[in-house]
Amino acid sequence: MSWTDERVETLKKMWSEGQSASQIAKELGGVTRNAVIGKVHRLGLSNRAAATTPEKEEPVAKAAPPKREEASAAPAPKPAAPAPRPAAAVVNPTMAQVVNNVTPLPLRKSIVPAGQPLPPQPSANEISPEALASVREVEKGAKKISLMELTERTCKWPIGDPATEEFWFCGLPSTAGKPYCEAHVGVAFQPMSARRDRRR
DNA sequence: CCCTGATTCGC
DNA sequence: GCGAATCAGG
Repeated sequence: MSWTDERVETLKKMWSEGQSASQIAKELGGVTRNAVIGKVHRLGLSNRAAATTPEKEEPVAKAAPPKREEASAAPAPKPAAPAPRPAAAVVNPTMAQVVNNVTPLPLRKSIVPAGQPLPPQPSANEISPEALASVREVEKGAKKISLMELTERTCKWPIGDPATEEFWFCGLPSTAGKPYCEAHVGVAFQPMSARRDRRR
């Protein structure tokens, strides 16, 4: 494989979108993440624009070596919830399921007429504000991966409405053995007691 | 161990 | 220019 204009285009696009080198390599195919990183450097586009997080701009001209941030950083809410069960089967629970019970319920798929998208997230008012907040935050930085891209170690939390185009999976690194990333594990696995107390 | 990007250096 | 090997780190 060689770096055709088209492939370079894809590389630039994905890199600026904050995609990781390995993801880009996967997308392109025929190259390793090393190749991607190497190319990125050769192209001189090392510093990612940080499109959504211009929090701290360093006006530094030189001196300090630019210290890049690891793209992934789940806030880890830690709602003090010992995972009740690692959930052997990898089933994507709906938010409703999550709210109702920790253990997977029979998946009840509501048939949604495509067209008018429903609110991206069903009512999640019974989840702790902290957890919910961090979830929202994480989802903003979600990798937005497709079903095909799910691996054993990517968060399988569904985001959006499956009946529309607005649907993808979180895709952030999942916690060891669990199907979700830190933040999503936080809302997915809650102790019964915690939920009961919050019930309105 | 999983992952991330950075750098080196033979090709 | 390319990218595997390696390094440094979360």
